[in-house]
Amino acid sequence: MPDPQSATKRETTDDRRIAIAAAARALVHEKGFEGLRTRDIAERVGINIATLHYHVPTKAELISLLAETLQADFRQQVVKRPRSHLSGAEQLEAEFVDHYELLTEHTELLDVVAELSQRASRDPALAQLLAPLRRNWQTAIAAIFETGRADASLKPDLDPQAAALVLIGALTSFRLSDDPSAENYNRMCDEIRRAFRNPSHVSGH
Amino acid sequence: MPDPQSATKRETTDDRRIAIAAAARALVHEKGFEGLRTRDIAERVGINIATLHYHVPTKAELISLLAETLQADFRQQVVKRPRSHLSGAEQLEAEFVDHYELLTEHTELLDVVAELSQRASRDPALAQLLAPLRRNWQTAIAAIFETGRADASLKPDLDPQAAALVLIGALTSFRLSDDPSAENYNRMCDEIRRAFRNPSHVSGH
Amino acid sequence: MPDPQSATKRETTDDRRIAIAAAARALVHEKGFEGLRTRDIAERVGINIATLHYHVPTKAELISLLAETLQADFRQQVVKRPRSHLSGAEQLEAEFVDHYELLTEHTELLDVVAELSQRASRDPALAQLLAPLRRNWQTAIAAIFETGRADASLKPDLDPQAAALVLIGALTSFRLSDDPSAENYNRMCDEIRRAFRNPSHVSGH
Amino acid sequence: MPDPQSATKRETTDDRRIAIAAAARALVHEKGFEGLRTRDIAERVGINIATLHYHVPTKAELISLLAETLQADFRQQVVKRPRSHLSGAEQLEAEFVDHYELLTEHTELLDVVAELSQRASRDPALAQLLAPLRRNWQTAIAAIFETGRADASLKPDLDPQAAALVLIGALTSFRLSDDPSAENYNRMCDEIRRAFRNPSHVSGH
DNA sequence: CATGAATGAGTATTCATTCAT
DNA sequence: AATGAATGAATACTCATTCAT
Repeated sequence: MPDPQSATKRETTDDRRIAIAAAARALVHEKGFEGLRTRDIAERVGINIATLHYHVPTKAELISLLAETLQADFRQQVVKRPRSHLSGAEQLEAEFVDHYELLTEHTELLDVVAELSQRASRDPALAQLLAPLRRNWQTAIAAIFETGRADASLKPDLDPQAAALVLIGALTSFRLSDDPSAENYNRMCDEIRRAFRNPSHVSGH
Repeated sequence: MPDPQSATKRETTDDRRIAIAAAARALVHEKGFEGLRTRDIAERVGINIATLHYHVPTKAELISLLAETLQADFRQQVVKRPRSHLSGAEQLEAEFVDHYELLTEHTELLDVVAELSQRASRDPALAQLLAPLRRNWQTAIAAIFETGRADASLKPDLDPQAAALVLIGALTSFRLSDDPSAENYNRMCDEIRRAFRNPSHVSGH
Repeated sequence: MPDPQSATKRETTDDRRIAIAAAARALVHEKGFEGLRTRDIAERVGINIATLHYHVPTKAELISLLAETLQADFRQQVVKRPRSHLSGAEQLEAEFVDHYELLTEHTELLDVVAELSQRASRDPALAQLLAPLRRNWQTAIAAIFETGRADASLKPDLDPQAAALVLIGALTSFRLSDDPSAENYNRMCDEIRRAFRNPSHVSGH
Repeated sequence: MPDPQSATKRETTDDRRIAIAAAARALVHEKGFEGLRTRDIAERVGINIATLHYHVPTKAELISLLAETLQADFRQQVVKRPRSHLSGAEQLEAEFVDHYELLTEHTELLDVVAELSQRASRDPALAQLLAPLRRNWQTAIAAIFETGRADASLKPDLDPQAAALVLIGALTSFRLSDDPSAENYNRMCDEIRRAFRNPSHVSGH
């Protein structure tokens, strides 16, 4: 059994890589992609720069690592609760709640995704790493609309893919809006409800 | 009244600043904010770096200049056609067309705005420069929804400010979507029409 | 008498050192002295860098080891055939052949010797290690000229030490010449023959 | 007229490049190619590293510059005195004297050429830069032998190209020999005289 | 013997900015 | 206004060497 004192030193590579990715993410959030410095990451992890490069050889690989851990964290966030038993409208509500949580408690995550997405338009490798993330979300949201259309809780004439584009656009852009207050978030959600809910549907509640 | 001599000179200086801003914008589009180098800007304008610094003393000021010219260009784009005589639904259509033009013919503009917006969350000075740009757009779109509600071409129960958030979100996020094709743009616009148009309204056309 | 257990181990260690020296030599040949990296050596031998340092503690010692194995290989090359029964002229011929073999089949050896010799002028320790190598060769060649003078197969008025300097210079510099082709090598050997052979001597063949 | 005080600062690029090349040459001589550091060069020239890179952007270009200035210095050394009126044997004597001067008073030059030549075998670009240097010397020496053969001051049966190879080899290798004393140099020259002079020629002196 | 992890000192190169002319 | 030259501070990355296991 390793004593906890020495745990600071001689970490396993996997642990180190996780710590490095976390530090990198925090720094991107704080200073943006342009302000990301390997030295700062090393300092935050508490290791020498050479040690950083031992675990993650190049900055490009660091960015890939960052994108990968982001993926993992998002999956963890999104798939945590099974919702197949809920109606489309109910799942839409859950989405509002989940995204609000992301917005308020995981600002870093959203911010870094935005940062990487922006960069992805100029970096094909990054684009490829980020693609599944967006695609998964888009697919999941489209599935909600599909379900809602089938169970009549949402409007029968909606186009799931298109509706997903609108919803995701509204949700992701909200944080950059003029006044991203809780009140405005709720007003926006109301508007989305009016836009997609089936007016002739009677809720079971 | 300034003498014509100095007026010419002043204009030359302004021209330089405009050229510098344009070059900076093009470079931000090409290489991102992180890849923006004063030397590259000077080279593109065809002047010495020292000369660049004569006209725009610091990089921070350069970014401000960039944001300002952006503002000007957007205004030019948005306010060019008076639309007060159109119905809300028609103005919404015009917005779809205008944004598609921006999307396909002024990619640079949208991209640089996105880049600056992202950075604005960490740079209050930039945020302040960028704020009117978003606010103007938000206000203009909200006005459209207001008009549509009044003339019954759009749904009577919509919240103009919230609807504007949704629309702007959908439009600005579209370029980062999985497949930003014209077809998908049209499907998204259709969905937005279904979401906001007044179903009981009979178009005058 | 050492017990066979430790003898095996000792041999293994020596084997490692030999393998390390060989890898180092190959790398000096490929990338020059300036490109010699301990990590590359370790990789080529198939061991960890820490293991390399266990066997050869410092880079300086590695270079010494390299110089020593070079010595051994040269001896093997030069002393392999006894030639005491040959005339001086015949031994000179044998030298031409031997050096050509070195030139074509042991390029690495010659190249690394050159590399080390160059460095020796700045590193007295290395100079001392390399000195016997040159001296041995110089002595051996001088002996040939001495023999040739005695048996009248070579010119009677030559100065063995000086002639050895000329011969060794010509042979070692040839590889850096403009066109080190076989034809030029033969032309050079012809010239050396004309320079040192005794014109009034009648060959026994 | 610029005051000598300020002459330290704001040098013209050409002057700086010359100073940089000279410093680089001295450092290669002192520490070898492997020990050549841009920072050391800058320090010796008395400029900032960034300034060094302003004048000579990369280390590769620095090496090219080094090779070029070497060329220039050699030309200056070799072609300084016209010798067309001398006999081949006399020109050979002049060569002995010239090379001895190089050997004793321009050690740096010879050493750096050796260093670069060694490196040239792995760096084609450098090889190409160095080629004319060797070729010019080879051609000049061959011409001497040609002249000597024609004026009967040297042996009639010598092959100028081959003899040049031998001579150049002997001269260049001498500095690496066991005991590069003046006495040994003279003995070597004597041997070369015996090898190439025409024994039946009666000197005009 | 062997190795994964760690590091101090360094290595070429870059960048915004300044200054003398 | 314009520019060639200069620079402090940095920036990603490297290398021989050490150490705990």
